[in-house]
Amino acid sequence: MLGVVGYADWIHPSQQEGVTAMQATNAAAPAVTTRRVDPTAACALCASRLVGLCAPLDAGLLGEVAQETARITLAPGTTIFLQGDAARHVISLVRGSARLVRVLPDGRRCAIGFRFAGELLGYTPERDYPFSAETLTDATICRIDRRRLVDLFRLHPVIEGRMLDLCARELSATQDHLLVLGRFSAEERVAAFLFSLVAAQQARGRSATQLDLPATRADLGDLLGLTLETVSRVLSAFRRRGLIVLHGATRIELLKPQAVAQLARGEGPRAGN
Amino acid sequence: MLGVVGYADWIHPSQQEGVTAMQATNAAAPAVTTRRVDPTAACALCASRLVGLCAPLDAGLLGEVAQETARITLAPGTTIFLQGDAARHVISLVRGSARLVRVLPDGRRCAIGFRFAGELLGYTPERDYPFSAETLTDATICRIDRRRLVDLFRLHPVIEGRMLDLCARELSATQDHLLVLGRFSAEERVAAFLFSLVAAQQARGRSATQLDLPATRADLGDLLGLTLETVSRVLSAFRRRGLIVLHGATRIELLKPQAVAQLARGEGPRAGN
DNA sequence: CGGGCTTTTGATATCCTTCAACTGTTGTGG
DNA sequence: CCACAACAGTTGAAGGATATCAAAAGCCCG
Repeated sequence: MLGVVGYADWIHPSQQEGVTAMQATNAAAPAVTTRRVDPTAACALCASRLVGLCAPLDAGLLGEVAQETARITLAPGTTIFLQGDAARHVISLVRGSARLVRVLPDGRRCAIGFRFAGELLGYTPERDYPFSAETLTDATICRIDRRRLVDLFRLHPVIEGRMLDLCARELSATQDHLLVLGRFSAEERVAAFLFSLVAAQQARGRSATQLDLPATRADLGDLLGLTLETVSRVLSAFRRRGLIVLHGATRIELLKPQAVAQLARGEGPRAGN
Repeated sequence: MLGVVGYADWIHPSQQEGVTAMQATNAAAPAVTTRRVDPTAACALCASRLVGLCAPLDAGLLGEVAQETARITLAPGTTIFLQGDAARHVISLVRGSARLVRVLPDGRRCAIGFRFAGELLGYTPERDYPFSAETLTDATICRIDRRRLVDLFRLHPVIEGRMLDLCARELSATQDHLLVLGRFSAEERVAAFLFSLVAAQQARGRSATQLDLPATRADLGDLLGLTLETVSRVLSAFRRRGLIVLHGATRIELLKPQAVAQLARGEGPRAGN
């Protein structure tokens, strides 16, 4: 009954062009979308050595890892993998953005988080993926067979150490999100999201006041535990208060980033009580 | 302004007997509460080899790890470490239960989660602990210096692999909690908590219908993003509907565990819409 | 037995959701 | 090039779920 309308493009990947390649077995991967990466190129698992899995690797190891990977380009709104599917691959988002979503039996959706260029998705010790991953924009992903990655862990513990590091950081970010969903008001939640976008931009050396929302109001609602109407109302309120300017629906300019940051940290006016 | 009354016993550890030992440097740990563990004993980092860090270790490694650890007994309501403290130790909960809490500047509290015997807390790649940890019951913890643990990782990659496994599972559990806070009604949240207690009990081979709440209504509220009054009201409603029986305030008997489980999975009556 | 907590329950307030209508945008085909 | 359809966003009104405030009852421990 809830927000499922309009998501017809998020149906199972087997019905979508381009993703069928992903679901194919490793052995028979079609040449169209999947190809071996040139080992002399930069690590295919990483868009940026800063945030990726292979930051601590030297050139030799990079080449070795690159040989194990396959690069795939995906259209916006494509399912990368589906909640409940066998977790055969670990994916690195080389370009573009994606989101991780859990769906309840009655259609309620909850976005675990958004992922941006350079980040990793789909690593799990369980048999199946515990959530679905969908591209938000045009995206290039790089995938490696999970068993091969585990083999690499044995050969090069430094990669496993790096994975532990990424996992622990993601855990910390998820705990932050827990606080947002557990104790923040609608305004604080939206501010926290905008603030996290700023942080993601800054980590990639891009503008921190011009934000391109990667998602619809409904997507933001799923991420923040709100309805799309509430997200819209909050953004309007921010605009009226002069905190932001909306250029179209997706481009947001922060006029008072500090005020937003303050709200995002839960230090808003209500703290003055 | 919110729920800080009554938590006077959770002040900074430097003022508390027994915890001062924890905060002392490794070199000068007092003999009273801290002692070297007999290397021939079972791994001190683990209460149960099933859930602990050392499950994959053979006897020789176990002894080696045990030499690096110190065991400490704590009273209920003791701060194990404080949000913002330097993350010097990784802690294994050998006996008892604890909770992890984040506090906002204005006093709002959010519990990240509860931890039970055999679970690990305080591992972070950051410099400081991102949350506080407090014992809920009488507890025995086992701690290891973080740098020594990292050294152990180098020597025995299998331990690092185990840590990655634990971290990934905790991440998954935290994502589950995200769904609870983002999209569950008050009744579903309480049911989800009861259900998680059942799971924790079963994992330790104990009764799955007699639950001992490890916390006050306020604590549960912090964990579930509710107020203590709402928690109380929901439990009363469950009692009136015959789902549970309350023996005193902390002992709960599940009369219809399946109904609770159904609510906890978000498959409650509301799904029938 | 008394004091301090915790819990329960009630009344009221508030924030957010729900439902609904309307507007704006984008892409497509005539 | 425009009309139209489909979808995203905005805004309003009403309702509901949970918070807040308040008071009483239960429980533990000295």
